[in-house]
Amino acid sequence: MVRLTESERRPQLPPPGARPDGAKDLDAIKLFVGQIPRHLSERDLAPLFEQFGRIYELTVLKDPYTGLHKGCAFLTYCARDSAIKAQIALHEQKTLPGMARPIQVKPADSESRGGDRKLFVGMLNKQQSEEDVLRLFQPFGVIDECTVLRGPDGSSKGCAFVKFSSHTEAQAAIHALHGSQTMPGASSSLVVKFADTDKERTLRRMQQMVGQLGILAPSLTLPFSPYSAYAQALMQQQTTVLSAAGTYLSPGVGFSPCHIQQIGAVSLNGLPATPIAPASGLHSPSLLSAAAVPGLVAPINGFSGVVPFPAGHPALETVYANGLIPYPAQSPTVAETLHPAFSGVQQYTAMYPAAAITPIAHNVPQPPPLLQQQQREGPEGCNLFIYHLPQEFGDSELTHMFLPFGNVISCKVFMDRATNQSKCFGFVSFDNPASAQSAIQAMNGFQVGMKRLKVQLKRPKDPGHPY
DNA sequence: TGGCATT
Repeated sequence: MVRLTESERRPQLPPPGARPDGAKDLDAIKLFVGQIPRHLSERDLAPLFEQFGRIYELTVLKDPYTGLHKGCAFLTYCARDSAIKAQIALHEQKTLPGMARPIQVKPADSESRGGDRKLFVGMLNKQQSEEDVLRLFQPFGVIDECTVLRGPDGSSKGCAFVKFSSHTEAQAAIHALHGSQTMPGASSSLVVKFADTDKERTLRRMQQMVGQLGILAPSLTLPFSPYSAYAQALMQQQTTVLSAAGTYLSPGVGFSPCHIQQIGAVSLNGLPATPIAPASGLHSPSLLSAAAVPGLVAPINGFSGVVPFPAGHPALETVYANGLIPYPAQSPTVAETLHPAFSGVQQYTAMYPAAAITPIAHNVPQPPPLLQQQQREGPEGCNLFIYHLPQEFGDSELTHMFLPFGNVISCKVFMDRATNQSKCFGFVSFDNPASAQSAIQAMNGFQVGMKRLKVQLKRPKDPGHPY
């Protein structure tokens, strides 16, 4: 048996939750061992490595089809420290019998980002070939491999892998090229970064699968959450309040679900919702950050399809210009007796038609956060282009603003990659043209701050070149 | 006036 040195001993007082004996360190290093004679099995190799610590796993690599020994192995010690010692003591330090080159003992490729030399290149022009990419990267070192990713039809996906002979060269290329230029026809500047590790790739695939299951479009999948039950009770209550106050909405439009949710927030925590200063308009950071909570989509759902504010409503236009409350017929006394924050709520919702639901998020348990929404194009006539968004608007705010019109399947504020600032336009996709049309009707010309939203159907990607 | 992609 191999005697353990001091450093391999377990700590005398392991921290709570420490690994049980025989398991490996959480930060254990998987080693690649090369230049092994092909007749040596795991059993034969173990003694050589055990002198540096207890082995957790040792696997000789074999060809999956022929089962032939490939002359190398993966080795994981229980202790990270053992791996480091083994590497120092053995790597290139001795040559096993019958081998022409010294043994290799180093972290496996899958282990460290630091050893990476393969780059992912995005935002390429789809016409750019491997040769073009090579030309771009050659100045930074020796390129071992260059592949443009292509779809089944052979067309470029606009991205590529470039493998340099060293990490340093790859790093230099990132430094010099990332964001350095925008290829003709590309929507954003060049992306140059280290390619995903196997683990990252697996994770991404899992996320994509989840996305395709429709879990990311909960606005129609959770129609009877506790939130909507609660909101429905409030709706009845609110109907009374609105009648008493005098509605400012045009007949037939109904009332905004936002108000109901708002008042729900008041009732839940016993505190008034925070009114915003008249001049602050859409630039209140607290509102914006609060609206970014992703779980908010669920409660709105029972109300989708309700038009919050008719475009061009004269009362509203007055409000947005001067910051006043938009319903001259209202009796503040009535509203504030029933709900102390009511007037503030009205103003808030006027500026944030859909995002106004936000405060409830702080008062009720949250559904689990949603994974990042994937960008999907809706059917013909369902995709909107929205211009003149406030600078502070992100995907979340845009989503909330358009949720009342239907099932939002995708929402994106376009960002400048270099500055990470919004370009003040974005896209919203619905799952049906009627929702898109009602959103245009209600939101085109909708005034936010000093600007009016431009809401129209997105231009078709390409009118088509038949020949 | 996107679709931002990972062999």
